[in-house]
Amino acid sequence: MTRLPPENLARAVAPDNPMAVWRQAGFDPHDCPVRNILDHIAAKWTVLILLELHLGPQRFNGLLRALPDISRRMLTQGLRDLERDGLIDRTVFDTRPPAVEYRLTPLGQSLMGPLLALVGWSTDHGQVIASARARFDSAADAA
Amino acid sequence: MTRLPPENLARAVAPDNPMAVWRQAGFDPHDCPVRNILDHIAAKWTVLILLELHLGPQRFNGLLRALPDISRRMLTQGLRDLERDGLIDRTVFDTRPPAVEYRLTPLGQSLMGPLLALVGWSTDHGQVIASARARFDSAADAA
DNA sequence: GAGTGCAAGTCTCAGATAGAGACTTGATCG
DNA sequence: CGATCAAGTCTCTATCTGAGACTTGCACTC
Repeated sequence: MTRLPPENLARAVAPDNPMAVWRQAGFDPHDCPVRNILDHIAAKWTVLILLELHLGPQRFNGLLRALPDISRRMLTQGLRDLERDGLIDRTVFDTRPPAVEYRLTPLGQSLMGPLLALVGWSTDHGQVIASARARFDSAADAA
Repeated sequence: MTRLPPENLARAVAPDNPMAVWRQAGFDPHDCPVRNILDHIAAKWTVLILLELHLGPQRFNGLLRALPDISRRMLTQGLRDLERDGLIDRTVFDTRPPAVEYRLTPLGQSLMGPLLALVGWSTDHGQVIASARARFDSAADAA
């Protein structure tokens, strides 16, 4: 609780902020590029799938074993989404029983740079965030 | 459908891949750092909230106007999550009626680098992804 | 002093989504 | 004949999301 009135919340003109650019460009909220693309990339399981495939090509059951608490249904769906977006390739081998291999496409590879940077940030700041959470939760309990 | 049997799916030893590091460190799937932290950062609305706050401090109803199709409920929840993680600050001014201002903390600021890189990647490759999707969907229709 | 407005939420309910795990398919093994 | 394996699909329930009505406390108008 502060007494300063919140006058003049000046919006910075941040030339590197996509939000500012989109707004100038007309910004149709139903075609928001972040939501359209990042919603897939950053969905619950896709980051893990991409990290695992970054280690090398992998098969369906291999991914299932590598990502211990993903369900088959969610793995299938995540793989389909990534394939649809052109980030991974799906190859069927006609062995018996058939095997299916997933691997990153060049487009998928090109995503790994930014994605690993973000994952790196989150592991770098994991402790700080954990203690922020603990502080917030104990303040909430006190209230 | 290919005829090469998928033998020896050698897992690359990628020293920069967090997955490999975690696995060596014991990797408790229920304490997965990516999911714990990225699930919040990369949740449906938080990226948009962070981008908007990167333009400058903003109040509740201001965010509601800025992010046209977010609901009050989801905005409240997203802001709470970000506050709990220490990425944004919430300040109440005792004007009448009271005003509440949200702004990035230094920790939140430090996230913007990697996050903007990822958003940049997604806008850079938006066209490629859109056409990959169109190709995938028309192939599915054909089948 | 009754009515209206405002900021920043909370509440409720319906519909969408995620997860657990049983089932499918076709060929090969005991 | 029955079991097994890979790569899914199907079903059913539990959880989550979104729309939007409602709340609270004060100030301002009539």
